[in-house]
Amino acid sequence: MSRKHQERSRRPRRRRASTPRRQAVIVRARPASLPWVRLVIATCQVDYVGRLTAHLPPAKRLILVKADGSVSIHNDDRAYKPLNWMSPPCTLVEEPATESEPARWTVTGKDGGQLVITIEEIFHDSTHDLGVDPGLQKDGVEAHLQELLAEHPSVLGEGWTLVRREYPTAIGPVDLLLRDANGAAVAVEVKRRGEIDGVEQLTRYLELLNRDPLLAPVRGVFAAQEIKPQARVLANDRGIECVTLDYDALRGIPRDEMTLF
Amino acid sequence: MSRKHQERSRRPRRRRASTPRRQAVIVRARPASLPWVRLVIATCQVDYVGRLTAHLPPAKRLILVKADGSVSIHNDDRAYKPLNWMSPPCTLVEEPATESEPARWTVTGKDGGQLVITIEEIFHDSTHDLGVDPGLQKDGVEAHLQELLAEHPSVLGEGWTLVRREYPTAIGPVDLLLRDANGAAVAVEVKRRGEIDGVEQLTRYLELLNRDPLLAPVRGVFAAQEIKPQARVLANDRGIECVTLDYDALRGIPRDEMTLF
DNA sequence: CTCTGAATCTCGTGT
DNA sequence: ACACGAGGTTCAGAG
Repeated sequence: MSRKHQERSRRPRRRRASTPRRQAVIVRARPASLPWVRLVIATCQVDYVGRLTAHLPPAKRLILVKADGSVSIHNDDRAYKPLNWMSPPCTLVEEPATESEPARWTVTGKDGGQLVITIEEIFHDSTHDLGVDPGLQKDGVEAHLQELLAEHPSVLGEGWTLVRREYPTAIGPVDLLLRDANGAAVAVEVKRRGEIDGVEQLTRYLELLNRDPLLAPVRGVFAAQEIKPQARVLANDRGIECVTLDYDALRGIPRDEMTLF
Repeated sequence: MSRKHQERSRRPRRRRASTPRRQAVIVRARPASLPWVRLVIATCQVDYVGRLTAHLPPAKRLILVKADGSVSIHNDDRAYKPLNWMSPPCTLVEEPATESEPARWTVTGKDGGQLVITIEEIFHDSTHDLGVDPGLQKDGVEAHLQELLAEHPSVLGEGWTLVRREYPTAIGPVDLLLRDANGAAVAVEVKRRGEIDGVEQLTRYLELLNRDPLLAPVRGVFAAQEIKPQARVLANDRGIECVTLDYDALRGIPRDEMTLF
Protein backbone atom coordinates (compact mmCIF):
# COMPACT_ATOMS: atom_id res chain seq x y z
CA MET A 1 0.00 0.00 0.00
CA SER A 2 2.95 2.27 0.58
CA ARG A 3 4.47 3.47 -2.64
CA LYS A 4 8.07 4.18 -3.52
CA HIS A 5 9.18 7.76 -3.40
CA GLN A 6 8.43 9.56 -6.64
CA GLU A 7 10.59 12.36 -7.86
CA ARG A 8 8.41 15.35 -8.69
CA SER A 9 10.58 17.25 -11.13
CA ARG A 10 14.09 17.35 -12.40
CA ARG A 11 16.08 20.20 -13.82
CA PRO A 12 19.69 20.76 -14.79
CA ARG A 13 21.73 22.86 -12.41
CA ARG A 14 24.17 25.49 -13.50
CA ARG A 15 27.68 24.15 -13.61
CA ARG A 16 30.18 26.08 -11.52
CA ALA A 17 33.59 26.58 -13.09
CA SER A 18 36.04 23.81 -12.32
CA THR A 19 33.79 22.02 -9.84
CA PRO A 20 32.28 18.63 -10.56
CA ARG A 21 28.56 19.28 -10.18
CA ARG A 22 25.60 17.11 -9.54
CA GLN A 23 22.05 17.22 -10.73
CA ALA A 24 19.60 18.78 -8.30
CA VAL A 25 16.15 17.37 -7.67
CA ILE A 26 13.49 19.68 -6.36
CA VAL A 27 11.32 17.49 -4.23
CA ARG A 28 8.70 20.01 -3.25
CA ALA A 29 8.15 23.65 -3.96
CA ARG A 30 4.43 23.85 -3.06
CA PRO A 31 1.99 21.79 -1.05
CA ALA A 32 1.07 18.66 -2.98
CA SER A 33 -2.49 17.80 -3.80
CA LEU A 34 -2.37 14.59 -1.81
CA PRO A 35 -1.21 14.24 1.78
CA TRP A 36 1.87 12.04 2.17
CA VAL A 37 4.90 11.54 4.36
CA ARG A 38 8.38 10.42 3.46
CA LEU A 39 10.43 8.51 5.99
CA VAL A 40 14.19 8.35 5.70
CA ILE A 41 16.61 6.69 8.09
CA ALA A 42 20.11 7.89 7.33
CA THR A 43 23.46 8.85 8.71
CA CYS A 44 23.42 12.59 8.30
CA GLN A 45 24.97 15.85 9.38
CA VAL A 46 22.74 18.90 9.66
CA ASP A 47 23.57 22.59 9.54
CA TYR A 48 20.91 25.23 10.10
CA VAL A 49 21.32 28.92 9.44
CA GLY A 50 18.27 31.02 10.07
CA ARG A 51 16.90 32.63 13.17
CA LEU A 52 19.89 31.05 14.86
CA THR A 53 22.81 28.90 13.85
CA ALA A 54 22.84 25.23 14.75
CA HIS A 55 24.97 22.22 13.92
CA LEU A 56 24.38 18.48 14.26
CA PRO A 57 27.41 16.21 13.90
CA PRO A 58 26.95 13.10 11.72
CA ALA A 59 24.78 10.34 13.23
CA LYS A 60 22.02 7.96 12.25
CA ARG A 61 18.66 9.70 12.51
CA LEU A 62 15.11 9.84 11.19
CA ILE A 63 14.34 12.44 8.54
CA LEU A 64 10.62 13.13 8.20
CA VAL A 65 9.36 14.98 5.14
CA LYS A 66 5.70 16.01 5.04
CA ALA A 67 3.42 17.00 2.20
CA ASP A 68 3.20 20.58 3.48
CA GLY A 69 6.91 20.91 2.79
CA SER A 70 8.18 20.68 6.33
CA VAL A 71 11.27 18.67 7.12
CA SER A 72 12.22 17.47 10.60
CA ILE A 73 15.14 15.46 11.95
CA HIS A 74 14.53 13.22 14.94
CA ASN A 75 16.66 11.03 17.07
CA ASP A 76 15.31 8.55 19.57
CA ASP A 77 14.51 10.86 22.44
CA ARG A 78 12.57 14.08 23.17
CA ALA A 79 8.79 13.89 23.33
CA TYR A 80 8.14 15.04 19.82
CA LYS A 81 10.33 18.07 19.19
CA PRO A 82 12.87 17.37 16.44
CA LEU A 83 16.57 18.05 16.85
CA ASN A 84 16.31 20.30 13.84
CA TRP A 85 13.60 21.27 11.41
CA MET A 86 12.28 23.66 8.79
CA SER A 87 8.71 24.89 8.99
CA PRO A 88 6.53 25.20 5.90
CA PRO A 89 6.44 26.70 3.42
CA CYS A 90 9.85 25.61 2.24
CA THR A 91 11.61 23.99 -0.68
CA LEU A 92 13.69 20.83 -0.57
CA VAL A 93 16.43 20.41 -3.18
CA GLU A 94 18.16 17.04 -3.34
CA GLU A 95 21.64 16.72 -4.75
CA PRO A 96 22.70 13.09 -5.23
CA ALA A 97 26.14 11.93 -4.15
CA THR A 98 29.02 12.22 -6.57
CA GLU A 99 32.37 10.50 -6.50
CA SER A 100 33.85 13.27 -4.42
CA GLU A 101 30.89 14.52 -2.38
CA PRO A 102 28.13 12.95 -0.30
CA ALA A 103 24.46 13.56 -1.11
CA ARG A 104 23.14 16.87 0.13
CA TRP A 105 19.62 18.09 0.79
CA THR A 106 19.07 21.81 1.06
CA VAL A 107 15.84 23.03 2.59
CA THR A 108 15.15 26.71 2.09
CA GLY A 109 12.50 28.47 4.13
CA LYS A 110 10.37 31.45 3.25
CA ASP A 111 12.48 33.80 5.37
CA GLY A 112 15.67 32.67 3.65
CA GLY A 113 16.75 30.33 6.42
CA GLN A 114 18.47 27.18 5.26
CA LEU A 115 18.76 23.66 6.55
CA VAL A 116 21.54 21.70 4.90
CA ILE A 117 21.47 17.93 5.39
CA THR A 118 24.58 16.06 4.35
CA ILE A 119 23.69 12.40 3.91
CA GLU A 120 26.37 9.78 4.22
CA GLU A 121 24.34 6.59 4.12
CA ILE A 122 20.66 5.79 3.65
CA PHE A 123 19.19 2.81 5.48
CA HIS A 124 15.54 3.29 4.68
CA ASP A 125 13.51 5.53 2.38
CA SER A 126 9.78 5.19 1.86
CA THR A 127 6.90 7.47 0.99
CA HIS A 128 3.30 6.88 2.04
CA ASP A 129 0.01 8.39 0.98
CA LEU A 130 -2.11 9.41 3.92
CA GLY A 131 -5.44 10.87 2.83
CA VAL A 132 -7.00 13.97 4.31
CA ASP A 133 -7.17 14.14 8.09
CA PRO A 134 -10.57 14.85 9.66
CA GLY A 135 -8.90 16.87 12.42
CA LEU A 136 -8.62 16.93 16.19
CA GLN A 137 -11.45 17.54 18.62
CA LYS A 138 -10.45 19.02 21.99
CA ASP A 139 -12.27 19.52 25.25
CA GLY A 140 -11.17 20.95 28.55
CA VAL A 141 -9.15 24.04 27.68
CA GLU A 142 -9.37 27.58 29.07
CA ALA A 143 -12.39 28.47 26.94
CA HIS A 144 -14.36 25.68 28.60
CA LEU A 145 -13.38 26.84 32.06
CA GLN A 146 -14.59 30.32 31.18
CA GLU A 147 -17.89 28.95 29.86
CA LEU A 148 -18.43 26.88 32.97
CA LEU A 149 -17.66 29.80 35.28
CA ALA A 150 -20.05 32.00 33.32
CA GLU A 151 -22.71 29.39 34.00
CA HIS A 152 -21.75 29.04 37.65
CA PRO A 153 -20.65 32.46 38.96
CA SER A 154 -21.72 31.45 42.48
CA VAL A 155 -18.74 29.12 42.58
CA LEU A 156 -16.61 32.25 42.96
CA GLY A 157 -18.83 33.93 45.55
CA GLU A 158 -22.23 33.51 47.16
CA GLY A 159 -24.84 35.49 45.27
CA TRP A 160 -22.49 36.63 42.50
CA THR A 161 -24.02 37.12 39.07
CA LEU A 162 -22.67 37.40 35.55
CA VAL A 163 -22.59 40.79 33.81
CA ARG A 164 -20.89 39.41 30.72
CA ARG A 165 -18.08 37.26 29.32
CA GLU A 166 -15.25 38.90 27.39
CA TYR A 167 -16.13 42.33 28.78
CA PRO A 168 -14.39 44.78 26.43
CA THR A 169 -11.81 47.34 27.55
CA ALA A 170 -9.40 49.52 25.64
CA ILE A 171 -6.56 47.03 26.20
CA GLY A 172 -8.56 43.88 25.47
CA PRO A 173 -11.47 41.92 26.89
CA VAL A 174 -11.72 40.87 30.53
CA ASP A 175 -12.59 37.17 30.76
CA LEU A 176 -15.58 37.68 33.08
CA LEU A 177 -17.25 40.68 34.63
CA LEU A 178 -19.50 39.85 37.59
CA ARG A 179 -21.44 41.64 40.31
CA ASP A 180 -21.03 40.44 43.87
CA ALA A 181 -23.90 40.13 46.38
CA ASN A 182 -23.58 43.84 47.16
CA GLY A 183 -23.68 44.84 43.53
CA ALA A 184 -19.96 45.66 43.34
CA ALA A 185 -18.15 44.87 40.07
CA VAL A 186 -15.73 41.93 39.99
CA ALA A 187 -13.26 41.33 37.19
CA VAL A 188 -12.22 37.70 36.77
CA GLU A 189 -9.19 36.39 34.91
CA VAL A 190 -9.53 32.71 34.05
CA LYS A 191 -6.50 30.51 33.40
CA ARG A 192 -5.90 26.83 33.21
CA ARG A 193 -2.59 27.36 34.99
CA GLY A 194 -2.24 30.57 36.93
CA GLU A 195 1.16 32.22 36.59
CA ILE A 196 2.60 35.66 37.13
CA ASP A 197 1.76 37.04 33.71
CA GLY A 198 -1.91 36.24 34.33
CA VAL A 199 -1.81 38.37 37.48
CA GLU A 200 -0.16 41.18 35.52
CA GLN A 201 -2.85 40.96 32.88
CA LEU A 202 -5.64 41.20 35.46
CA THR A 203 -3.81 44.07 37.16
CA ARG A 204 -3.81 46.07 33.93
CA TYR A 205 -7.52 45.44 33.45
CA LEU A 206 -8.32 46.45 37.03
CA GLU A 207 -6.33 49.65 36.68
CA LEU A 208 -8.37 50.55 33.62
CA LEU A 209 -11.76 49.42 34.93
CA ASN A 210 -11.25 51.37 38.13
CA ARG A 211 -11.04 54.57 36.08
CA ASP A 212 -14.70 54.00 35.10
CA PRO A 213 -16.84 55.70 37.76
CA LEU A 214 -19.77 53.47 36.88
CA LEU A 215 -17.76 50.39 37.83
CA ALA A 216 -15.22 51.47 40.48
CA PRO A 217 -14.27 50.07 42.84
CA VAL A 218 -13.69 46.82 40.98
CA ARG A 219 -12.57 43.68 42.80
CA GLY A 220 -10.21 41.25 41.10
CA VAL A 221 -10.39 37.46 41.12
CA PHE A 222 -7.71 35.20 39.66
CA ALA A 223 -9.26 31.81 38.91
CA ALA A 224 -7.30 28.80 37.67
CA GLN A 225 -7.11 25.04 37.99
CA GLU A 226 -3.63 25.46 39.43
CA ILE A 227 -2.02 28.63 40.79
CA LYS A 228 1.77 28.90 41.04
CA PRO A 229 3.06 30.12 44.43
CA GLN A 230 4.73 33.24 43.00
CA ALA A 231 1.56 34.18 41.17
CA ARG A 232 -0.44 33.77 44.38
CA VAL A 233 1.97 35.97 46.32
CA LEU A 234 1.83 38.70 43.68
CA ALA A 235 -1.97 38.51 43.51
CA ASN A 236 -2.35 38.78 47.28
CA ASP A 237 0.10 41.67 47.33
CA ARG A 238 -2.20 43.49 44.92
CA GLY A 239 -5.41 42.64 46.71
CA ILE A 240 -6.47 40.13 44.08
CA GLU A 241 -8.32 37.07 45.32
CA CYS A 242 -7.21 33.63 44.13
CA VAL A 243 -9.60 30.75 43.45
CA THR A 244 -8.54 27.29 42.37
CA LEU A 245 -11.04 25.56 40.13
CA ASP A 246 -12.03 21.91 39.82
CA TYR A 247 -12.92 21.33 36.19
CA ASP A 248 -14.67 18.02 36.74
CA ALA A 249 -16.68 19.37 39.67
CA LEU A 250 -17.66 22.46 37.67
CA ARG A 251 -18.84 20.27 34.84
CA GLY A 252 -20.83 18.15 37.23
CA ILE A 253 -22.87 20.74 39.11
CA PRO A 254 -26.17 21.92 37.68
CA ARG A 255 -26.40 25.35 36.10
CA ASP A 256 -26.92 28.14 38.66
CA GLU A 257 -30.57 28.45 39.59
CA MET A 258 -30.76 32.12 38.79
CA THR A 259 -30.02 31.49 35.12
CA LEU A 260 -33.00 29.16 35.05
CA PHE A 261 -35.46 31.93 35.80
CA MET B 1 20.24 -2.44 8.13
CA SER B 2 16.80 -1.77 9.49
CA ARG B 3 15.50 -4.65 11.54
CA LYS B 4 12.00 -5.93 12.00
CA HIS B 5 10.19 -4.88 15.11
CA GLN B 6 10.99 -7.12 18.04
CA GLU B 7 8.50 -7.75 20.76
CA ARG B 8 10.10 -7.15 24.14
CA SER B 9 7.92 -9.23 26.44
CA ARG B 10 4.67 -11.08 26.44
CA ARG B 11 2.33 -11.85 29.28
CA PRO B 12 -1.12 -13.31 29.59
CA ARG B 13 -3.86 -10.84 30.39
CA ARG B 14 -6.66 -11.50 32.82
CA ARG B 15 -9.77 -12.72 31.07
CA ARG B 16 -12.87 -10.70 31.82
CA ALA B 17 -16.07 -12.67 32.34
CA SER B 18 -17.97 -13.33 29.11
CA THR B 19 -15.70 -11.15 26.94
CA PRO B 20 -13.39 -12.60 24.32
CA ARG B 21 -10.00 -11.31 25.36
CA ARG B 22 -6.78 -10.79 23.55
CA GLN B 23 -3.18 -11.09 24.57
CA ALA B 24 -1.46 -7.89 25.52
CA VAL B 25 2.10 -7.07 24.52
CA ILE B 26 4.02 -4.55 26.56
CA VAL B 27 6.30 -2.90 24.09
CA ARG B 28 8.16 -0.63 26.44
CA ALA B 29 8.07 0.02 30.14
CA ARG B 30 11.50 1.66 30.50
CA PRO B 31 14.04 3.31 28.22
CA ALA B 32 15.82 0.68 26.15
CA SER B 33 19.57 0.35 26.13
CA LEU B 34 19.84 1.14 22.44
CA PRO B 35 18.28 4.12 20.64
CA TRP B 36 15.70 3.14 18.05
CA VAL B 37 12.56 4.38 16.36
CA ARG B 38 9.54 2.46 15.16
CA LEU B 39 7.59 3.77 12.19
CA VAL B 40 4.01 2.67 11.63
CA ILE B 41 1.69 3.84 8.89
CA ALA B 42 -1.85 2.82 9.78
CA THR B 43 -5.49 3.75 9.67
CA CYS B 44 -6.15 4.60 13.27
CA GLN B 45 -8.47 6.35 15.68
CA VAL B 46 -6.98 8.09 18.70
CA ASP B 47 -8.53 9.02 22.02
CA TYR B 48 -6.60 10.96 24.64
CA VAL B 49 -7.70 11.46 28.22
CA GLY B 50 -5.30 13.39 30.40
CA ARG B 51 -4.77 17.07 30.96
CA LEU B 52 -7.57 17.47 28.46
CA THR B 53 -9.76 15.21 26.39
CA ALA B 54 -9.13 14.84 22.67
CA HIS B 55 -10.44 12.64 19.90
CA LEU B 56 -9.15 11.83 16.42
CA PRO B 57 -11.55 10.12 14.00
CA PRO B 58 -10.18 7.19 11.99
CA ALA B 59 -7.70 8.14 9.22
CA LYS B 60 -4.40 7.00 7.77
CA ARG B 61 -1.55 8.48 9.79
CA LEU B 62 2.05 8.03 10.89
CA ILE B 63 2.65 6.61 14.34
CA LEU B 64 6.15 7.28 15.64
CA VAL B 65 7.43 5.32 18.63
CA LYS B 66 10.77 6.31 20.12
CA ALA B 67 13.18 4.46 22.39
CA ASP B 68 12.48 6.86 25.25
CA GLY B 69 8.91 5.57 25.29
CA SER B 70 7.25 8.52 23.62
CA VAL B 71 4.54 7.97 21.04
CA SER B 72 3.40 10.59 18.55
CA ILE B 73 0.78 10.58 15.81
CA HIS B 74 1.40 12.72 12.73
CA ASN B 75 -0.54 13.52 9.64
CA ASP B 76 0.94 15.29 6.67
CA ASP B 77 0.78 18.88 7.88
CA ARG B 78 1.83 21.00 10.87
CA ALA B 79 5.50 21.93 11.19
CA TYR B 80 6.45 19.17 13.55
CA LYS B 81 3.84 19.08 16.28
CA PRO B 82 1.94 15.80 16.25
CA LEU B 83 -1.84 15.63 16.22
CA ASN B 84 -1.58 13.71 19.42
CA TRP B 85 1.20 12.31 21.55
CA MET B 86 2.34 10.91 24.88
CA SER B 87 5.50 12.23 26.49
CA PRO B 88 7.95 9.91 28.21
CA PRO B 89 8.07 8.15 30.51
CA CYS B 90 5.14 6.04 29.44
CA THR B 91 4.15 2.47 28.75
CA LEU B 92 2.77 1.11 25.48
CA VAL B 93 0.57 -1.97 25.64
CA GLU B 94 -0.37 -3.58 22.33
CA GLU B 95 -3.49 -5.67 22.04
CA PRO B 96 -3.70 -7.54 18.73
CA ALA B 97 -6.92 -7.61 16.78
CA THR B 98 -9.48 -10.34 17.49
CA GLU B 99 -12.38 -11.51 15.41
CA SER B 100 -14.66 -8.97 17.00
CA GLU B 101 -12.32 -6.08 17.84
CA PRO B 102 -9.58 -4.14 16.04
CA ALA B 103 -6.06 -3.94 17.41
CA ARG B 104 -5.64 -1.45 20.22
CA TRP B 105 -2.55 0.28 21.59
CA THR B 106 -2.85 1.85 25.00
CA VAL B 107 -0.17 4.34 26.04
CA THR B 108 -0.22 5.24 29.71
CA GLY B 109 1.71 8.24 30.97
CA LYS B 110 3.28 8.83 34.36
CA ASP B 111 0.47 11.16 35.43
CA GLY B 112 -2.16 8.57 34.57
CA GLY B 113 -3.11 10.12 31.25
CA GLN B 114 -3.96 7.64 28.52
CA LEU B 115 -3.68 7.61 24.77
CA VAL B 116 -5.74 4.87 23.16
CA ILE B 117 -4.94 4.08 19.52
CA THR B 118 -7.43 1.88 17.73
CA ILE B 119 -5.75 0.43 14.65
CA GLU B 120 -7.87 -0.68 11.73
CA GLU B 121 -5.24 -1.42 9.11
CA ILE B 122 -1.44 -1.37 9.08
CA PHE B 123 0.33 -0.37 5.87
CA HIS B 124 3.89 -0.21 7.13
CA ASP B 125 5.72 -1.18 10.30
CA SER B 126 9.48 -1.02 10.70
CA THR B 127 11.94 -0.47 13.51
CA HIS B 128 15.39 1.04 13.12
CA ASP B 129 18.42 1.23 15.36
CA LEU B 130 19.86 4.71 15.56
CA GLY B 131 22.94 4.84 17.74
CA VAL B 132 23.63 7.54 20.32
CA ASP B 133 23.21 11.13 19.13
CA PRO B 134 26.13 13.51 19.68
CA GLY B 135 23.70 16.38 20.33
CA LEU B 136 22.87 19.80 18.96
CA GLN B 137 25.11 22.85 19.06
CA LYS B 138 23.30 26.21 19.03
CA ASP B 139 24.44 29.79 18.61
CA GLY B 140 22.52 33.02 18.56
CA VAL B 141 19.97 32.76 21.35
CA GLU B 142 19.18 35.24 24.13
CA ALA B 143 22.16 34.18 26.21
CA HIS B 144 24.44 35.21 23.36
CA LEU B 145 22.77 38.59 23.03
CA GLN B 146 23.32 39.15 26.72
CA GLU B 147 26.99 38.16 26.43
CA LEU B 148 27.51 40.47 23.49
CA LEU B 149 25.82 43.40 25.23
CA ALA B 150 27.93 42.79 28.31
CA GLU B 151 30.97 43.14 26.07
CA HIS B 152 29.59 46.21 24.28
CA PRO B 153 27.62 48.28 26.79
CA SER B 154 28.38 51.43 24.77
CA VAL B 155 25.96 50.13 22.13
CA LEU B 156 23.20 51.08 24.57
CA GLY B 157 24.62 54.47 25.51
CA GLU B 158 27.79 56.51 25.08
CA GLY B 159 30.14 55.93 27.95
CA TRP B 160 28.03 53.28 29.65
CA THR B 161 29.88 50.57 31.58
CA LEU B 162 29.00 47.14 32.88
CA VAL B 163 28.44 46.61 36.59
CA ARG B 164 27.51 42.95 36.21
CA ARG B 165 25.45 40.40 34.29
CA GLU B 166 22.64 38.55 36.07
CA TYR B 167 22.57 41.14 38.87
CA PRO B 168 20.70 39.41 41.69
CA THR B 169 17.52 40.76 43.28
CA ALA B 170 14.96 39.25 45.62
CA ILE B 171 12.70 38.37 42.70
CA GLY B 172 15.37 37.06 40.37
CA PRO B 173 18.39 38.30 38.45
CA VAL B 174 18.36 41.38 36.23
CA ASP B 175 19.96 40.58 32.86
CA LEU B 176 22.43 43.48 32.96
CA LEU B 177 23.19 46.24 35.42
CA LEU B 178 25.14 49.17 33.93
CA ARG B 179 26.27 52.67 34.90
CA ASP B 180 25.64 55.48 32.45
CA ALA B 181 28.13 58.27 31.70
CA ASN B 182 26.94 60.14 34.80
CA GLY B 183 27.33 57.11 37.03
CA ALA B 184 23.58 56.46 37.31
CA ALA B 185 22.44 52.82 37.47
CA VAL B 186 20.74 51.30 34.41
CA ALA B 187 18.85 48.00 34.51
CA VAL B 188 18.67 46.22 31.15
CA GLU B 189 16.26 43.47 30.17
CA VAL B 190 17.48 41.53 27.13
CA LYS B 191 15.09 39.59 24.90
CA ARG B 192 15.30 38.09 21.45
CA ARG B 193 11.73 39.22 20.83
CA GLY B 194 10.44 41.99 23.06
CA GLU B 195 6.84 41.58 24.19
CA ILE B 196 4.67 42.92 26.96
CA ASP B 197 5.67 40.38 29.57
CA GLY B 198 9.30 41.42 29.16
CA VAL B 199 8.35 45.01 29.98
CA GLU B 200 6.40 43.81 33.01
CA GLN B 201 9.42 41.83 34.14
CA LEU B 202 11.71 44.83 33.86
CA THR B 203 9.12 47.00 35.62
CA ARG B 204 9.13 44.66 38.62
CA TYR B 205 12.93 44.76 38.77
CA LEU B 206 13.00 48.55 38.54
CA GLU B 207 10.47 48.88 41.32
CA LEU B 208 12.66 46.73 43.53
CA LEU B 209 16.00 48.26 42.53
CA ASN B 210 14.65 51.76 43.12
CA ARG B 211 14.05 50.87 46.77
CA ASP B 212 17.82 50.51 47.14
CA PRO B 213 19.18 53.97 48.10
CA LEU B 214 22.62 53.01 46.78
CA LEU B 215 21.19 52.48 43.29
CA ALA B 216 18.16 54.77 42.99
CA PRO B 217 17.23 56.31 40.70
CA VAL B 218 17.59 53.39 38.27
CA ARG B 219 16.94 53.83 34.56
CA GLY B 220 15.38 50.98 32.57
CA VAL B 221 16.35 49.79 29.11
CA PHE B 222 14.44 47.16 27.15
CA ALA B 223 16.76 45.66 24.52
CA ALA B 224 15.67 43.14 21.89
CA GLN B 225 16.22 42.16 18.28
CA GLU B 226 12.57 42.93 17.66
CA ILE B 227 10.17 44.91 19.85
CA LYS B 228 6.41 44.50 19.45
CA PRO B 229 4.48 47.79 19.15
CA GLN B 230 2.37 47.17 22.25
CA ALA B 231 5.48 46.39 24.27
CA ARG B 232 7.08 49.61 23.04
CA VAL B 233 4.03 51.66 24.01
CA LEU B 234 3.93 50.14 27.47
CA ALA B 235 7.66 50.66 27.95
CA ASN B 236 7.51 54.32 26.88
CA ASP B 237 4.52 54.83 29.16
CA ARG B 238 6.67 53.66 32.06
CA GLY B 239 9.72 55.65 31.13
CA ILE B 240 11.63 52.62 29.92
CA GLU B 241 13.88 53.14 26.91
CA CYS B 242 13.69 50.69 24.01
CA VAL B 243 16.69 49.58 21.96
CA THR B 244 16.54 47.23 19.01
CA LEU B 245 19.64 45.09 18.58
CA ASP B 246 21.40 43.83 15.48
CA TYR B 247 22.93 40.49 16.39
CA ASP B 248 25.23 40.27 13.40
CA ALA B 249 26.45 43.84 13.89
CA LEU B 250 27.03 43.23 17.60
CA ARG B 251 29.06 40.16 16.77
CA GLY B 252 31.10 42.10 14.26
CA ILE B 253 32.25 45.11 16.27
CA PRO B 254 35.38 44.84 18.38
CA ARG B 255 35.12 44.58 22.14
CA ASP B 256 34.64 47.96 23.85
CA GLU B 257 37.95 49.75 24.33
CA MET B 258 37.52 50.22 28.04
CA THR B 259 37.48 46.49 28.65
CA LEU B 260 40.84 46.34 26.89
CA PHE B 261 42.57 48.47 29.50
C1' DC C 1 13.25 17.55 43.13
C1' DT C 2 10.54 21.64 41.73
C1' DC C 3 10.34 25.96 39.66
C1' DT C 4 11.45 29.51 36.24
C1' DG C 5 11.95 31.43 31.84
C1' DA C 6 13.37 30.77 26.72
C1' DA C 7 11.91 28.98 22.31
C1' DT C 8 14.19 28.38 15.09
C1' DC C 9 8.54 27.74 20.14
C1' DT C 10 3.69 26.09 17.36
C1' DC C 11 -0.97 27.08 16.60
C1' DG C 12 -5.23 29.31 16.69
C1' DT C 13 -8.02 33.60 16.45
C1' DG C 14 -9.18 38.18 15.58
C1' DT C 15 -8.22 42.65 13.52
C1' DA D 1 -0.60 40.03 6.99
C1' DC D 2 0.24 41.00 11.60
C1' DA D 3 -0.45 40.88 16.47
C1' DC D 4 -1.73 38.57 20.55
C1' DG D 5 -2.49 34.75 23.70
C1' DA D 6 -2.87 29.71 24.83
C1' DG D 7 -0.47 25.36 24.90
C1' DG D 8 -1.61 18.24 27.00
C1' DT D 9 3.30 23.71 25.28
C1' DT D 10 8.62 21.44 25.31
C1' DC D 11 13.12 22.15 26.98
C1' DA D 12 17.18 23.42 29.60
C1' DG D 13 19.18 25.31 33.63
C1' DA D 14 19.19 26.87 38.46
C1' DG D 15 18.03 26.47 43.29
